Amino acid sequence: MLEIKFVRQNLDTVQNALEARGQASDLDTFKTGDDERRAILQELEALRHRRNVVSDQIAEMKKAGEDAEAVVIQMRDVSSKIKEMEKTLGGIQEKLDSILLGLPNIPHSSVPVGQDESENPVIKTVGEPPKFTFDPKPHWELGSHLGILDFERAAKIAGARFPLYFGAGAGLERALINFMLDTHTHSHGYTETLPPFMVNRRSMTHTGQLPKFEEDLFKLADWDYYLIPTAEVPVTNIHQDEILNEEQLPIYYTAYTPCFRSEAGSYGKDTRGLIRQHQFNKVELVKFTTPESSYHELETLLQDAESILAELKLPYQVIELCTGDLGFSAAKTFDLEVWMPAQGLYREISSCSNFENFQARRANIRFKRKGKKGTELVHTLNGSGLAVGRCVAAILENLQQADGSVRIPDVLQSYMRGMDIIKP
RNA sequence: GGAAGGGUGGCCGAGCGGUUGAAGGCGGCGGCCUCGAAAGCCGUUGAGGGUCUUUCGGCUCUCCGUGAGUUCGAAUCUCACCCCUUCCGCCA
Repeated sequence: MLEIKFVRQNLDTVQNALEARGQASDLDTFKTGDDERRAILQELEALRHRRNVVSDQIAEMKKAGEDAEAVVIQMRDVSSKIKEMEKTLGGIQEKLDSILLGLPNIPHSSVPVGQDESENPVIKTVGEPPKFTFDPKPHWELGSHLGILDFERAAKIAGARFPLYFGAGAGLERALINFMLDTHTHSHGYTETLPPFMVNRRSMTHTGQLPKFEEDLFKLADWDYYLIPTAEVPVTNIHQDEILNEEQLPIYYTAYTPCFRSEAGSYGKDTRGLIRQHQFNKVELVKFTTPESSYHELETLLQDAESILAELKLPYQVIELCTGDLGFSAAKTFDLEVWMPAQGLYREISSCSNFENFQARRANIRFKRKGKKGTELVHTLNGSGLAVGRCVAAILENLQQADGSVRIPDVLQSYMRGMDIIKP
């Protein structure tokens, strides 16, 4: 959420940001509502002040044994007037809140302006796409040939867009999760967490999934619980409503969780394979930092995510999201894209963002500087480190052999009891 | 699911319907003491909003789990909900 004061004082900036994101906006409604709110608030506060003063007088009079009846009767009117105005104010406040909750973050000034993903600049490319002496197969063909992936049976159990792994496939998924968690905790200084996989509406609102993107989520019937679409949600909310000490920052958390996404509006897209599923595994990285260090922390977060691909020796590229492709809550985002030989293109496997104080304001996560009065909002960041299912897909496709077998990356072999190749 | 108890400031913990934004303690900060530190002593120390001011800051409103209600006045009374603890039941 943007600060109401900031929006009031920077209507043009907000307007421009919305346009850069390709979003329609109605800031006039905000402006009139905001003016109205403050006018009513001032009047209301004057009345409340009067009530406070007179109530004290009544107490004095009663203590002195005087008759306060006349004043009490007078205050009855004031009180009902206050109640009335509070109701009006509540209505306006609600309207303003819903406008503010619907405004996306302001892109950082360094973010390239662009319409959509076609204008995302490539920052760098790492590794060489493998050369094959045969036609590389897509991972779903390899997976079913090897007997480690079975989408047909998954569909019987649940439906379309669910995975079912067997044997070395399940083992590979688990090996990746452990490898990622070990790397981030031992080499990059993250604390491992294992959070709830369902969260309440408040937490979803804090990180920006709600109220605008409800249709992307799975909600439990008759419960105020949503399945998490990413560990970002529960992990960022660990510190909601807390005031941290400056010395505690930065805080680094990593978490393995399954992720659940409705994928509404993606009918017909990536219908085959592990790329777009209702349920997938992910190891997430989350940081809480001071405002002055958050962009440096974004760089190192990106490196931490990259290191996984580098160690797996998978070819990838780093792109930066342009204004038109930037997520709702993010101020700046880098994506990692891994090479997928069968499709001949790079696919997103990680997204690393700085949310600045956008989520912190919603979640009320603040910190106190030593020797300074007052509090400030922290900056939150997160990134995939990495999406596990897509990683399996990339390994299958990049390390496939002519006979349909798949080599296991060196760093994963110890996680798979020395297995170095998956054969049918 | 049944029964009981409880949710108060960074933390612990008092709190009669009317100078209680909240005693006391811990912690933090400043000072005295000391060569320095510890101990001890003294002082200070919540958050958010509105408004005024060039700054320091002033004035004011709100906040004692959440939301309604009673009242001139609510941390204190009523109701609903949420959460926590303990016991019983059920269960991985």
